[in-house]
Amino acid sequence: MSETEPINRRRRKEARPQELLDAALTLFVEKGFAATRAEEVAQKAGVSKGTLYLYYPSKEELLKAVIAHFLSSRIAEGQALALQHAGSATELLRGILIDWWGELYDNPAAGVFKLVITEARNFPDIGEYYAREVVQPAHQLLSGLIQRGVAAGEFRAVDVDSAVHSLVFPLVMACLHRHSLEACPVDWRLDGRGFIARHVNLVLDGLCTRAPVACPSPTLPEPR
Amino acid sequence: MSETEPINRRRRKEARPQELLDAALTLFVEKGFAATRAEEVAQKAGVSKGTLYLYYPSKEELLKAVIAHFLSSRIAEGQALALQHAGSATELLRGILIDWWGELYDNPAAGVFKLVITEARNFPDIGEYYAREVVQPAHQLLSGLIQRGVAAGEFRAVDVDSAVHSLVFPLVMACLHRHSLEACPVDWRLDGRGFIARHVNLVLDGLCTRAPVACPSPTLPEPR
Amino acid sequence: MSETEPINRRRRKEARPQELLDAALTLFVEKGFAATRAEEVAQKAGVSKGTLYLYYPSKEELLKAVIAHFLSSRIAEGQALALQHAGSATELLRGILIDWWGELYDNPAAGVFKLVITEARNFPDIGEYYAREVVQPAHQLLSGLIQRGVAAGEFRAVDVDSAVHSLVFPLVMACLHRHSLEACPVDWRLDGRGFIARHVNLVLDGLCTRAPVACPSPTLPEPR
Amino acid sequence: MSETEPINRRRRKEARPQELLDAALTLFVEKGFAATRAEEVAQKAGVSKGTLYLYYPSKEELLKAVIAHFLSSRIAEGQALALQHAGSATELLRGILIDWWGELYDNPAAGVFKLVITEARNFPDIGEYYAREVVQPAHQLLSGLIQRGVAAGEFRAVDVDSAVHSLVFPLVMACLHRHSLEACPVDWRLDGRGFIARHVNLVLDGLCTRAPVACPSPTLPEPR
DNA sequence: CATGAATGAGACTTCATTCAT
DNA sequence: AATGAATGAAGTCTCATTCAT
Repeated sequence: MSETEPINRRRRKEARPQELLDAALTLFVEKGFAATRAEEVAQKAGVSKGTLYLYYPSKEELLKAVIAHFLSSRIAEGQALALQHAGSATELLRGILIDWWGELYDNPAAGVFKLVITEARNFPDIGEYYAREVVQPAHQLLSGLIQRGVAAGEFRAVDVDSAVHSLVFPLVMACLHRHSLEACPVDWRLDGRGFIARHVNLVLDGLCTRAPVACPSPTLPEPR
Repeated sequence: MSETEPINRRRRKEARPQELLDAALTLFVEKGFAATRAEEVAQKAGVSKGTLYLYYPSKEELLKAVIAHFLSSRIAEGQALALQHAGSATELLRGILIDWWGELYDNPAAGVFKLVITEARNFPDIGEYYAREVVQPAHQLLSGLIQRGVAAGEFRAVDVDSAVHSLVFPLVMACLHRHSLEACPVDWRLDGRGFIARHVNLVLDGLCTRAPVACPSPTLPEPR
Repeated sequence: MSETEPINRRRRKEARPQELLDAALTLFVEKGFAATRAEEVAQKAGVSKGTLYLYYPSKEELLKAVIAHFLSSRIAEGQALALQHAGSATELLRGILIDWWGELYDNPAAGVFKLVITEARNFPDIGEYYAREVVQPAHQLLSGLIQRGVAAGEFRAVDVDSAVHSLVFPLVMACLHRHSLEACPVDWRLDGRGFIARHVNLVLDGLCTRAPVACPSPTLPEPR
Repeated sequence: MSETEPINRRRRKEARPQELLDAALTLFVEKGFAATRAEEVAQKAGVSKGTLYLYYPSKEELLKAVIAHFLSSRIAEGQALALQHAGSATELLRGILIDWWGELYDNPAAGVFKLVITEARNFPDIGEYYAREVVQPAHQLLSGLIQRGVAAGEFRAVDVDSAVHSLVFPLVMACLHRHSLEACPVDWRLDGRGFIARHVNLVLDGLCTRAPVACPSPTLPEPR
């Protein structure tokens, strides 16, 4: 009996949450949470208003689910990527940052940053989740690598926390821009992935103990 | 009538627009534009709902006025500061960025960045204004200085646009953070002005042709 | 197929309408018709939402079925009871009222009074049915008995209709209370069956031609 | 300044709560709380939907206000009436019950009984308020009078609580009927005030120690 | 027969905006 | 100029009912 259950309907049912999350992410990032109507999300996901509420009990819970889903799925990838890289601290950092952020930049999931920044004050749960599950682990990973580089004599003895922010903030900003100004009819564009690579290299140069002559940027792996 | 009009009332009347803009900035940054009620703005400015509409014809116009006001007042200062600084390209950049952004970081006006990023897609006017009046002039100023530094042999021949973003994006992010995550009960804090100085120095080190030994950070002007 | 059909299932199938009516009665009385969801009724009856609509075409029809079912099943009993009682008009009235109402008071069916009173104006069918099938026959029965008592000299020449109401209204009220106030956390309780007996006796005393000394309440059948 | 405030608008503002309560009482009694739309209440009161919410924060609060208002205004009158009556316990009871209930019966406020009975289980606050503010004081007043009558030898030694209910329940039922069945196109009518008087007299006869001959109903004050 | 996913009309409530005072 | 009562469009959410399986 149970195996004869409606296969079509069941498949749709299982796909619904993902479809709704995708639609919600896009719209929340595009228009903001408050300015997005629940019905728009439903429509974009190809269902009716009522169906949305079958899966998420309120618009606010949908927002939380969007953030949790898209952040957590990315964190996992990031951790995995960090493990498979090898080499000096410099090369590890370069690899992880350019690969992971480069990929994220082109992914709709990059929009969550805008959402988190916008809604963290309205929904403290979100800020807390983001700080605990994203900021803290990522910061630990990167500051660990920098410290390792300092210990190995690759890097100067800089303020580690600041260095992490110098590395990461522009990457977040690139994602924010992609989903804000760049969507406007503005004659100003950002070559995101190119910028990511150049930025990481520039900051790593700044951290480097040796004169840049010794590690000249032309020999560095050029972005894409 | 007019000669008996109390001086206090007239003064208040003249101050109204500024008070309304201040209140609106704070609330729009805090809760987002859509989630802020017109009456809240009026209340925070100490007037009634009706009075708000005496000065601004709609909530959207108020938003535009907030953005135009707080951005334009800052741009003027920035330009002036740029002129009064002197020295090498490196020192000019260091001075302008650390002074101007350091001050902005502590000012409520820093919140406009959050507003622009959030609302640019909903109100294209805003994105256009920001790109034209803020991004473009600022980018021109900074890229000019970097090009001058490259020409003078102070800097390596880097991608100038990328370098500008590497310098500026983290400063914007610091402002965004101040008005988003940092307002949450999160155990994670950012020493904003300290970070700004350290970041500028780090990136300038990366741009520098000489080995950092020659321009060791201990001798650099330490933030505050 | 059909010969393998489990006896349990068929039995359940046949019992469905009754189970649905029971569930509906309870919930409609408890929360009101409008505030009860169709799914709640189904759940309480142990079936799915869809099944409810297999038996009753709409929530309103379910309401009508509830009222018709629980009223009609009681009326039949009442008529039967009236026939099997014997004695003077006084004793007939006493017996019928105390026995029939006493039993009804303890039965969930007593809740229909609340339903009828609440919903009669929304669904005139209900009021009409109740007036025709319940009020009118019952009134006729009781007023007949009182008239007989008056003719026999047992009762004074009172207004017969009023006397019927004086006898019956408190019994209805007792049922209403049981399903409204008494379900609240209120420190005030009603000994329903005791009250019913005492009330009937008190009113019959009032109807009586003889001084109550001659028919002193101590010798009357005490409730419970 | 303050005395020049809009007199018309203020007057309307002050009258609004009462107008809304009147409209709400009528509709809640007529259709039930759940089946009445907030907009209907507003319309009946001659205002818009939004205005209703200016005075009552939710439909539920409006319900509570309706019940509290119409009950409390009646209780005060009842207490006052009780004090100004004089005479034997019998005459006091007769006077209070016939006068107060007779008046209430013809007043829209009588509808609250229906509301309380219907909604007490959904909103326990209501049941509690009613039990505390209405049932308890009224019961105390009446049982005190009956006890006084028993002590004076006017009444037989009956169960006082039951006697109170026998007296009062039919009066409540009359009010319930007026707002339920009687509003239906049913050929059955109740002469409310007449019934109230006859009922009170009948029950007082039942309580009386003397033969009804001594207090024959023809000499009793006839209703109306 | 039975299920429960899906629908969409409709209810409550909010809030930008207007306007009489 | 200033107020704040009033409005009604619009948004969130519920739930009676349908229908594919």
